[in-house]
Amino acid sequence: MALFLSTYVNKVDKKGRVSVPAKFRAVLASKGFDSVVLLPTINGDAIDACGMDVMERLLEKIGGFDPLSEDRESFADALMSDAVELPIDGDGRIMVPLELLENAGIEGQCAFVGRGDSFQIWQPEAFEIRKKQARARAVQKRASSLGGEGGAND
Amino acid sequence: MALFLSTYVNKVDKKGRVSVPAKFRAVLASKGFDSVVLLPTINGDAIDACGMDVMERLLEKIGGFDPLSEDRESFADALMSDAVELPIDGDGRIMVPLELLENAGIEGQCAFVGRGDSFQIWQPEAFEIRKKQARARAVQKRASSLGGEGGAND
DNA sequence: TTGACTTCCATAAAATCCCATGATATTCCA
DNA sequence: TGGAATATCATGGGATTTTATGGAAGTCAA
Repeated sequence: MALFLSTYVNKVDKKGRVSVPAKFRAVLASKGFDSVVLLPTINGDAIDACGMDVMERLLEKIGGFDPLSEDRESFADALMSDAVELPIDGDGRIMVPLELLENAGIEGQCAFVGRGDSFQIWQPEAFEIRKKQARARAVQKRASSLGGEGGAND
Repeated sequence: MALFLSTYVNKVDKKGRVSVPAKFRAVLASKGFDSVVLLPTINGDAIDACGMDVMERLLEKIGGFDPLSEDRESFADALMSDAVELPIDGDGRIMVPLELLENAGIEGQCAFVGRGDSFQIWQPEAFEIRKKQARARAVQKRASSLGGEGGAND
């Protein structure tokens, strides 16, 4: 399997550890990674997660080292400074930095949400709300490509 | 590839010593370095930091310019003459020259800010301000330059 | 010898590793 | 097919290691 699919809700323990769903670990491992990269979503609702390959692609897009480019500076600051690479421990867990958890309103439990190339980590109820909105929008737009959407989580 | 990611705030002690974050030391070590190169940022807000490899790439870039042009002169002056190579001691610390610290307004604490290929050292509050600006700019630009790619963002 | 820089050592906090457990899923065979 | 034997997984807790930081002792040059 090569895609992050489905949604899993796991516990955040007292030490701040969370199990990465085994299926997601398998996807990462298939790409040769034993770590995950996390960064806040653009609008701050949740946490984006991906393998280092995605970060490298982003950095390439930003451009090589060009110290005079203001755009490069902005991207570098906004993306790289908030991103963290977390090693996955022997039991399949990571330690999510407190700041990211607080930022996403996560406490006690979190939802791992597959998105294909990447996944996200949400406060479970916030994700449910967000999903309803997304579904409503999809229905409204009669998006034919998402016709059967949602089957993985019910 | 290992990248400098995330932001760490560490103390500058009375002797001027600062711990380089372990994650950053690991990146440097993976490239075979036991030292860091520091130089003032172009606009003087902070300190740029990287491994010797990045300096070599920069020198190549400069070398491509006409040796008589003013550009070459100013690049060489700005980048190479102010740069210092600092050894990382047995406890993972460096001694940042006073001039660089003062120039960046650093005292007591400093923020190590990952930028992928390189990192920067900031006075913590100055960086927070800068980051807000950078993020606003990145959001604004995102649609046109990074539109849709990577799947890492919401 | 004084001052500046390096090793070296001590410590508290934090991160990481290791093992145990219960729950769920999977395999295997009569 | 049923159901026991076996794996896998998420989770808890303790032991061990790493990290950041402070201070003392050793080096070297002016």
